[in-house]
Amino acid sequence: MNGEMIRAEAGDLLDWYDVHAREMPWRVGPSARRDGIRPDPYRVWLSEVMLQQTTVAAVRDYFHRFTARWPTVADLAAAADEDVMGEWAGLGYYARARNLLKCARAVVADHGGVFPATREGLLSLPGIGPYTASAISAIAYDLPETVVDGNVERVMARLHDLHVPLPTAKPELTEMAARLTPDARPGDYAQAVMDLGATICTPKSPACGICPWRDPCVARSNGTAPELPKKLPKKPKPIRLGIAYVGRRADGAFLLQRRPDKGLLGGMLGWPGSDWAETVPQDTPPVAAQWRDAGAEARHTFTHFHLRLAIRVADLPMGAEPDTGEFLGPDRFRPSDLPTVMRKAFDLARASFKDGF
DNA sequence: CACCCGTGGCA
DNA sequence: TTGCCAAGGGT
Repeated sequence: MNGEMIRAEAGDLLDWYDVHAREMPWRVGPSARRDGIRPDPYRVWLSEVMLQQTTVAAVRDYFHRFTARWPTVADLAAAADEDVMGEWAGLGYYARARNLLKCARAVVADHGGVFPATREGLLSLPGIGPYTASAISAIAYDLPETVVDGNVERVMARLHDLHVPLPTAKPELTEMAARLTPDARPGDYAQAVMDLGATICTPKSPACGICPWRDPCVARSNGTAPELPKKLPKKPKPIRLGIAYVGRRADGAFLLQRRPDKGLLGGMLGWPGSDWAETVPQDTPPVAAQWRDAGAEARHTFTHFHLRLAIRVADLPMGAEPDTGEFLGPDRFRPSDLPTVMRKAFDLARASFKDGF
């Protein structure tokens, strides 16, 4: 046990938050909250799922588009799968979008269209894990639950100068965070720790001089803050190779393929193509045609490998009968429906056509 | 429990 | 250019 008592107090952080809270589309700030305004649980849930491993800057536009198109959880539950996947395209981690729909439909079917107001109830829903269940509990329902995300882990590791590497240190950091969580204003507090981690207690060059917890912070006094939290080394990413076939029919329709729900880019639209492996891919087009190389490869890095994707393009006749995929006209396909790697392939293919497309 | 699962920004 | 990082969850 770390016998040292941390003197950090939630009140000091809340005082800081009252002045420095960031404004966000899904957030009810401390002032409005004091006036009794509570955030819509649907919007809290949607924002928290979008924010999983994703930056605020990347989420903003997606959140606006989703809430404009589907203002309530019932609207979202009634949406077509392909519409939700297309709207999520580019945000990454597509299992989140699949679980988002499952969750919305479960809330409507099993909970009368209202998100459960307990951590346990929330935890039972698809796509809601320990962090998100606590976040919705605290932010939407003002329950005194402890949120532990990357920000909180970093802040706690520094406050206590804990050098045990993640993920080993996770349970201890969770316990530290729980001890600090106040009974009053748990929603504001949860967001305050995350704002602190995002703006002051940043991964590199933290601004310790203006931190509301600079006095009790052990890592600050020891000069170790910038190197915490420690993390286990990561495995190198191998390079995989593949081929994608961008076929355009005479009427302007493209030959596309819906990917299976499980695995990489599950449920998303993509171009027919080879497997992606560390060996040279087999060149097997989805339909016989005059395929030509686009002259440039799409380079893309996924979570655990680098991909170099060769692009083949072809003009296809109206009578073409491909082995795989389906033709989608402009009415059923927008380039923005594609995950980023597929959009890169599309852009390269387009550039390779003299007449553009 | 180890592994799988995206993307864009930034030093 | 490369590596690191961001409000994690599912299996």
